[in-house]
Amino acid sequence: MPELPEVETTRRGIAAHLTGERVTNVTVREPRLRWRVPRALARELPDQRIAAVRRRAKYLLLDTHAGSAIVHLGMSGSLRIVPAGTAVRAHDHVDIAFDSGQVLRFNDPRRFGTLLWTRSDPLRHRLLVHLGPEPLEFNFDGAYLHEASRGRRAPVKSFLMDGNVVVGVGNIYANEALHLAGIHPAREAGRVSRARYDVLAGTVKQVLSNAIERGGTTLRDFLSADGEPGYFQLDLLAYERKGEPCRKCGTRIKRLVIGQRSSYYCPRCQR
DNA sequence: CAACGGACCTGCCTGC
DNA sequence: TGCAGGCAGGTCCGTT
Repeated sequence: MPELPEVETTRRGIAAHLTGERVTNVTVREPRLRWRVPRALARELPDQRIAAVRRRAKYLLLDTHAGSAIVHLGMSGSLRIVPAGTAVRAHDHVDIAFDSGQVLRFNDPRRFGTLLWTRSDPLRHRLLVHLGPEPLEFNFDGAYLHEASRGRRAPVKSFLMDGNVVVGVGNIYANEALHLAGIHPAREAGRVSRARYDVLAGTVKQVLSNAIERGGTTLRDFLSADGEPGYFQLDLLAYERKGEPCRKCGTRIKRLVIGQRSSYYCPRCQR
């Protein structure tokens, strides 16, 4: 469910409530997430203060003096800030309570999400250490994409969604960025020119920045930590628009499966 | 190495 | 109404 803009929206929402607050209690109702929630989390997080809430790729990092909680929302996860005593609903797997009287509540119907605890630098954790650059940082550009794609025969859309190449670009925003760049999603990554990668790097930044500004994309169920929906779905040009007219040329948007993921594109604008 | 398919889960929607 | 099948915003892992 959440891609970079939804995770960043969540980060901003929880950081405002949690930074500097002290954890009083951790309740794990269902530890069976993507990986089992370690017992050390409930043992070592209480009494710690949240020094910072960071994001790396689609991971959220809750830093304390003793260690960091590593959170990933998977396909269906969400974090909400609720007052202590708020009724527990289905799939409310973990609560982290604070002395402010607020609770950070992790809900995840599909349980593809992650909640881990590390005493050392979370950026060196095995799940994070191999990640590619952040798409909104200056070191992500057309030159980088062009260089990284040489010899790659996979579709450019799969290449763009590969977290070792660049992080945070999921299915919605890969479709949107390729549409804006006029690149066919099935084109071989190694056969896209430097000039077109310059354009693509720009459209990736553009689409992610705009989506963050709009508070993310709410298609089915995404809500921010404060319970607000996003609005970027109003700006979608390709994603889930099969059969609808391209907003630029009027040609019907097509759907194609690439790497087991739905891909939407305009057969006229994208080559 | 790069590429691919399967795996992990629940919920919602469509069509018979 | 029930049930099967397909689909969903992610990504790791084992096999080619």
